[in-house]
Amino acid sequence: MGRPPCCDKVGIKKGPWTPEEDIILVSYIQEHGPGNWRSVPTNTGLMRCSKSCRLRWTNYLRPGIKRGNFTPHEEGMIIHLQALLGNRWAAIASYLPQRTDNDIKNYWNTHLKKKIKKYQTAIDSYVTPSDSAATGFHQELAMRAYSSSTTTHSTLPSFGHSSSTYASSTENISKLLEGWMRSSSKTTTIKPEQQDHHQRSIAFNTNNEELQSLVSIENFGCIGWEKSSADSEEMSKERSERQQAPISLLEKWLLDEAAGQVEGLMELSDAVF
DNA sequence: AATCTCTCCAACCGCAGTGGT
DNA sequence: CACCACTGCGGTTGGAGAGAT
Repeated sequence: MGRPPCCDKVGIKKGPWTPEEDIILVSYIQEHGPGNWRSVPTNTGLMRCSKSCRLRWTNYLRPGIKRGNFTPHEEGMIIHLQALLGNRWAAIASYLPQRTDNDIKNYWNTHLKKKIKKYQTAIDSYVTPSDSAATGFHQELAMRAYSSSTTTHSTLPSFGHSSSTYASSTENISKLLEGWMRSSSKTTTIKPEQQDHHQRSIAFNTNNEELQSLVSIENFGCIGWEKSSADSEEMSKERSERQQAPISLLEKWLLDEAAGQVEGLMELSDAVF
């Protein structure tokens, strides 16, 4: 890789995006559609590299993105899928179409990794080596994470998002602007992460309905095959095939093998945290 | 009140993969 | 086949804010 990074060019701005830049980017994409990122800075006058524009769009401005407040259901899915797939965030994100890979990755690194670590510590202190069931799960998680990180890509879906949904970009932008206005007026409320944590604690402590939904076919096998920007014919075909046969062998395995394990993990996480 | 430390997340970086010529 | 341009992905970092001292 001999050539210099695109963002090293003189005049290329770095750092947080301003609402004004967001509006420019969103209006441009509404008009021309996502893609051809190379031409975006040139045509919009944004002092950002193409890569930065693409990332800003896919991780923040894209319609249909849900931010913050991971539900216990989503949390369980992430734990589950990470154990299965390893750190393949894009693949994991394809099962949570409202979340971006970056968001999931951040959430894993900042919240879930710690929980898993605590859980493992708890297992180590509570469980003797002869307790084959729990120890087996522990080892299985680690083994799967390891093996998946060393294997090639599986047949998981990887869709972009629909170009027909640009209209809701304005919602995103208005939310964004609202947030920006709020943050500048410095009102004091519960932090989103605190609220999230609080809500999760309540959810964990009340019932296991979310866990049941986690392992149900409706909520796991067939969720949102919607994340499609380029949405090529092949992808559409693949998607329609999946809609006809929503559960792949991999997913079946996931459900059969790990449903009980995730439930166990979530129960333990309730006990530990 | 001031300073330090920690946490979180948006954004960046580098590499890999893919398609076009 | 080789090269180049472009995109996608995962790891990492830096700054802002919150909490602790």
